[in-house]
Amino acid sequence: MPHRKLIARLQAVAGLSEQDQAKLAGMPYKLKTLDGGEYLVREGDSPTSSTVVMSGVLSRQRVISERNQISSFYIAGDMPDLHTLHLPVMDHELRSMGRSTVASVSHAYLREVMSGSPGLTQAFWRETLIHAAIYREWIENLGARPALGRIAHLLCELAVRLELVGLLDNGSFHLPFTQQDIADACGLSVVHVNRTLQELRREGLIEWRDHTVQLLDRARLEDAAEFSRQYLHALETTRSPVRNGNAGERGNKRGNVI
Amino acid sequence: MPHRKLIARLQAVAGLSEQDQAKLAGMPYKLKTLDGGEYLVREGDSPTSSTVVMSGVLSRQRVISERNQISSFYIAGDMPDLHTLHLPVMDHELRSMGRSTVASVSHAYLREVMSGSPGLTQAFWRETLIHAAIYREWIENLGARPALGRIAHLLCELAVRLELVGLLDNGSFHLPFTQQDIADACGLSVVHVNRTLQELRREGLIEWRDHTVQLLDRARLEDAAEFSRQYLHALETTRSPVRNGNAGERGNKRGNVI
DNA sequence: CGGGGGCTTGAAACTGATCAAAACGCGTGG
DNA sequence: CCACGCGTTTTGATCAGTTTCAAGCCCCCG
Repeated sequence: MPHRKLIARLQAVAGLSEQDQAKLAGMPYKLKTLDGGEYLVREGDSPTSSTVVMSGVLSRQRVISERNQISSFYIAGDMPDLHTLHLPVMDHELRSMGRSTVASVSHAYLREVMSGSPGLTQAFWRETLIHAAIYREWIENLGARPALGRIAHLLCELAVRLELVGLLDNGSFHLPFTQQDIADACGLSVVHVNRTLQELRREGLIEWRDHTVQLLDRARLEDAAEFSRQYLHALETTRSPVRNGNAGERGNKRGNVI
Repeated sequence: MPHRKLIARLQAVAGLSEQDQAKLAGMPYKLKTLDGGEYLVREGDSPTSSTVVMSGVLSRQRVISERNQISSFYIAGDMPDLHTLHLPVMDHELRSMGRSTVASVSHAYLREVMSGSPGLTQAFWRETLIHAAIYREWIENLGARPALGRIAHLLCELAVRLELVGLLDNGSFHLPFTQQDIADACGLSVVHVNRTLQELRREGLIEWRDHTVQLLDRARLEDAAEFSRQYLHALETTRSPVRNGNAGERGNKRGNVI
């Protein structure tokens, strides 16, 4: 079931007819495994296929003013370079955070399934619109929020997106990031990210150990982030009604917690 | 010729058949004039039509952490709420910067012209992809560039976009912004914007008087901004080969220069 | 002529950056 | 099994860019 997550994602986001689901399920693809840090696409490439993330996380990034700015993360079910279908040249790099697997699907085939189905075209278009909404949210994040809010917002967003594809486990999720990655995404220095994470832990909002994030008090974290999930435009909310992943207090064990 | 700029823009961005151009030209619309500061759409609205900017500038904005963050500007030919076609609820406000005029076109009609023409669907989709590319660029701008680079980049972007619809006049263009607007767009304080603009002037990069910006040395400005027009994905470049709008030195007259 | 919005300036305060170094964890090879 | 090395996290100290506060000015508009 290679495209299961993609179908689930488009389903959650736009609704799909059974026919369309079948078309997607039947798309020919090539699997690829990426190691941590490996590049899938480099700036300037003109790919002839688009890729679907199957597992793991990819980042879109580019160096600006000798800083490595990450402008987006892509998780299972996302298509980080869907737009190369219409805008052929990549102006960023796609890098794998930790190990990940992706499927590549040729533009030709994508065009074919879409030409036969307005519903699919709309679904893909809608998908790009949602990612545009995410970009806008990042603009607001970087432009207006202080460090703690920025990081909190990023975590809230990732939690919801992972939840939508079934990768949130009772408020905790796997996140193969280093603190440097957070810094690159949030426009902060590593040092400051480190201290801000400590504050998030001290406040009892999160725990973060062995590349696993635990949201201890999701409601308070979302408050700190001024987060509203609305911009992610999920059709149906699969979020469990209980907001606290694990409210059990554990004090602040120290150690390398990321 | 109400949709002239829109057609020009889509033409520049995706190419259009004569048929498609005719369809666009025939779209029924309602004209509206907006005064400076007036809101076209408020957060939470669910419009049943999309709007085309005819003249002036609109901003998309929202308050975050009691800051008013602008996430995008829209100029003649742009459709700031095209996405309400697929994502019905607006999560931002659209505000007119200075006086502007817009045409609103019903979703129903847009759907109709698109259903009959894959080319038009692609053109509109491509348009949303370009705006997504602009959002990404803003993320990088806010996340990675220092104040001077941020403002310079914003000016470079606006110059190219205005140029594409014929509103750049020998390196100068009309910009109905206050310094507060720049601050809101760039995630800076007004005070700092003021000082940074002074520096841009001192460096002989721009002049800014009476709501008119003059790029004195476009090449150096683009360097300072690390600007590359590629992300705007214009099919044909209409940029004149001469890079300096007006290199005439005038010293630094002071006064209210914005 | 008065008021207000926008621009400008100065001084002080702060958030976050930079520099530097130490500690930790982990994989590798001896 | 230990030693080494490297990447990552942590901590401390200093520095810089930017914000905030406060006030003054200019110009337009009523």
